[in-house]
Amino acid sequence: MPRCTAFSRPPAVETWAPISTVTSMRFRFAPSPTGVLHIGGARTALYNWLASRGEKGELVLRLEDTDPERSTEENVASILEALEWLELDWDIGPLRQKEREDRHRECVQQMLESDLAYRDPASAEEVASWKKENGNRGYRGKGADDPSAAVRLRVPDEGETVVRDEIHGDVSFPNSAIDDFVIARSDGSPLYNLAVAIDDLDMEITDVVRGDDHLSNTPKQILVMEALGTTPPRYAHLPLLHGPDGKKLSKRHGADSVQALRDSGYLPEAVRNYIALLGWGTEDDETLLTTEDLIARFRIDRVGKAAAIFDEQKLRWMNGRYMRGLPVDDYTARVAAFIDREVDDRLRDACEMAQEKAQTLAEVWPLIGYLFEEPELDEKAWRKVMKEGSADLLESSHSALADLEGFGVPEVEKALEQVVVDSGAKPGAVYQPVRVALTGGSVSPGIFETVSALGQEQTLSRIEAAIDRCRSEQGATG
RNA sequence: GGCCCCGUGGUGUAACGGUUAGCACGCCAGGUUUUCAACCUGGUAGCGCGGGUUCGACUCCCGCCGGGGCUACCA
Repeated sequence: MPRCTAFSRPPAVETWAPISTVTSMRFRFAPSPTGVLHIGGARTALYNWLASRGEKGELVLRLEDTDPERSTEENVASILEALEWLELDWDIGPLRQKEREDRHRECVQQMLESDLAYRDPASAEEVASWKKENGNRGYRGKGADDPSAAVRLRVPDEGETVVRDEIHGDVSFPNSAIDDFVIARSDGSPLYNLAVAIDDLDMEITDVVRGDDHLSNTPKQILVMEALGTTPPRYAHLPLLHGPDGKKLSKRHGADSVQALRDSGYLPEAVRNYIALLGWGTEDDETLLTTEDLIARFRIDRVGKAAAIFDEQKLRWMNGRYMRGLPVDDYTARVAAFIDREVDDRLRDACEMAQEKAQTLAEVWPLIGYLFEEPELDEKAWRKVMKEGSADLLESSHSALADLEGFGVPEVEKALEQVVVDSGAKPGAVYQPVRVALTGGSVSPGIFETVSALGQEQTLSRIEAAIDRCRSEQGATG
């Protein structure tokens, strides 16, 4: 059996570690730049990252860009940006598969010369009809002396190819059902199943961790490796991620890309924690796990087999937990970056006040914006809150607050509580109108904090404006 | 159609040949003499179906049903 002896030579990319230094496990994350990094891809990246850190191994980042039609530089940049935001790094790369085309062509040539592969001009239609006539068996071409024909690998008719999978166990595929698949196009350019096999071999990848959608491709890659006289790495095929409708995650599922998650105000550490739990869980059911915990506890062989549905509600909850656990300065810095504002004491105080309320960075500004600009009135909230006696209660609140010397939370609290006592109204009947008057909406931080933070002057003038509006509305309708 | 994978509450998961099938999100109901998306307490809800194996099956085997992937000179 002829071998592709060139495998023993160090790959021609300087960022690679010398093969002699490979002592432990080497993982790889190999996204195709044919689109942005979506949640499923992010999880695959995370699992590879966790495993490579946990096992004291290495991680290779490789861009599978052998499809010139669909691969773009924009996608490459987007994927890199997504990984950076997720704070996932790698040891080797980013490598580009396209740059290794010579190597791939060289292997094809060798396989051709040793008759492990052959040229076949058959079109897709011809292959289809062949299969139809042959009871759906794997396609076997006759081979032709046509230098411009695509190259197919010779797949044996007998036996089976077994994928040894860390998650699924052994999965076997009858060779007779596998087509003599194309490994190089008519123009000689290498195809995915060939390039992946050669690169995983050359880069001495010990563990291939990727999505379940590749499980059916794996025997083909193993066949390539066997044709080249080498043994395949270990595999682990992750169950796919589905959208809320149970279908494969796609664009229409909303927050599907990493950037969309970022722009929705989620924290990278929360996203990591959340997606780590999609398909994997600990023995003791811990839910909130720091990245250190994840690295220490993640086990690829404990990953489940069933597809999981991405549930944004749980991510929101988890994100809120992380938000509330942040030191105020850190919290403020993240909010500032998110809303594109400078950090200052005012913002810091506002953030501190809002911290226990917001679940995402995007929810912070709506809670504190009234401190920085005239709020926009939420008509619905106004109608819900402003009842018949509201104007009078607002006036009571106004005078109680106007009399105040200090305007700290304790003073405000005491004053407004007195209004409640004196009026005999329910607390909500007193506080909600004030809240709407000040913030425009019915949701804000605690009412005393909300009032105190705005300051006496602004508070009084906004309450006055609200009273005016109440009166005029009553006049108009009554 | 062919090959392959998967199937614990609405969602993510845990455990296990013998448990009242656990945890978390959600949801519902209270509580927080201030809204609420935060917080606290309680509650609701599950082993897809049918056969086996077994003293005993969610757990092992088979069939079915359901979902998914691959089946490109895409990755």
